[in-house]
Amino acid sequence: MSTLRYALLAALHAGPLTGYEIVQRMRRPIGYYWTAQQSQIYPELARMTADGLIDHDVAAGPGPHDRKIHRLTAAGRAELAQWLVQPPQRRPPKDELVLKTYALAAADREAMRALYRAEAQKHRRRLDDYLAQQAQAEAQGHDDPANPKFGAYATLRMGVAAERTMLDWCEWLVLRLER
Amino acid sequence: MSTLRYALLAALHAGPLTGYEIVQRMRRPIGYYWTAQQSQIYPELARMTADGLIDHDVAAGPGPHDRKIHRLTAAGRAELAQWLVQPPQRRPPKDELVLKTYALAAADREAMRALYRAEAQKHRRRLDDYLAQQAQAEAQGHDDPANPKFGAYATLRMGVAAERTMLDWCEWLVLRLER
DNA sequence: CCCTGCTATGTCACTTCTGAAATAAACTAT
DNA sequence: ATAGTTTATTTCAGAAGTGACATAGCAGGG
Repeated sequence: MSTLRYALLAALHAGPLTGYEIVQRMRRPIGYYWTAQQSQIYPELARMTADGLIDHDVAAGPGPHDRKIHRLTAAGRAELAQWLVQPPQRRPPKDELVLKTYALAAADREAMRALYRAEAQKHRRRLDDYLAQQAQAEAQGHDDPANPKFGAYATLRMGVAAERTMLDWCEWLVLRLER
Repeated sequence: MSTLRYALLAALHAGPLTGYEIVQRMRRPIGYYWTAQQSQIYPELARMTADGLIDHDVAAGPGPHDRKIHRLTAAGRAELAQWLVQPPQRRPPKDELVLKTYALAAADREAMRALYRAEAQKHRRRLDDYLAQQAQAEAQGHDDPANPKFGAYATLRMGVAAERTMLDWCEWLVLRLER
C-alpha cells in the first residue's frame, strides 16, 4: 500500500469528508507534512472504495458529478491503526535551498546573501502564521492529548519548530556571508 | 530543467567526479537534503552530456564499462550559477512520522508513545554523528565562508539543526503522551 | 447582466522516482 | 582457492506525482 493511501485514511480518521475537503486539508493541517494533488486523490479514493477501505454516501453536487461523502470502513480503520504504530520508512528530505547552499561557492556571494535574506523573511511570515494558529489551538484545549484534535495540534507544533529552525539557519547564513 | 539536473551540476561544482562518486555523495554530504538513485543519475548524466552541460574523460573501468570522469563545461557552470541565485521553488516537506501523528488518536496511545521513543533514539544517534562531522569540519576551517567547502559545512549545519528539532519534538510527544 | 471565484469531481499526458537486475574487474578476508 | 565486497556503468518495468483541462451549478460584486 502506498503512503498516499495511508494519508487518505489518516485524513478520514476523525470523520467523513468529500474528496474536495481532503484536497483542501492537504494544503494546511495535514499539508504541513504531506501533500497530494487532486489528480492523485480522486482516483485513489475510487481505488480505496473498490478495495473496501472506505465507502461513501452520495448527494447531489453543484457540478456535473455527484458529491461523495467518504468514510472509513472497519477494514480501513483497522488498516490505519496497524500502519500508525509501525516505524516510519525514512524518506530523505528534499530542499532546494539547502541543495543550492551546497554549491554556494559557484555563485555571487552578495546575490546568495540576498537570497537567504528573502528566504528568512518568508519563513518569518510563515512562522508568525503558524504561531497564531498554535495559540488559537491551545486556547481551544487542543494541546491536551485526550482532545481528538491533539494530533493536528502536534503536527502544527512541528511546523512551528521547523520554520524556526529554517529561519535561524537563514539568518546565520546572512550574518556569515557578510564581507 | 529538472531539479535533478541542478543537483548534478551542484555535485560537480567543486571538481570532476564519476557517476559512481556522485551516487556516493548523494548519500551523505548532498544527501542530507537531496537524493537520487543511480538509475536516475546515470541516464541524466548522459542527457546532460548530450546537451553540453558536462563532458568527461574516459578511463578503463573495473567492470564491463569504461569509467567516465565528468566535469562541468562553461555552459554547465553558467547554468548552475544562474539557478543558484533564483528563489527556490517550495516543495512541501513529506514526513511519514508527522503524517502518522495527525491521526494519532486512531491508534493505541502506549504503542504510539513507544514509536516516538524509538524515533527519538534514531534522531539522537544521527545528531551525534552529524555533530562529530561538524566538529571535524570546523577543525579544518570549513566554517569560513571563504573556504571552498563552506557550502557543504552549511548544509551539515542544517542537518544538525533539523535532527535536533525532530529529537526535541519526539521527546515532547513522549512526555505529553504519558498517562 | 456579466465576470470572477468557489464548490465539486473526473481525466490525460507527461515527468520523476523507485527497486531490481545484469555485467565484470579488482580487492579483502578466510 | 574461494567467497564476498567494492568499484563502476547500464537498463527496465512500474509506481508516484505534476500540471492542465473539462464540466457545471451557485453566490456575490460591479
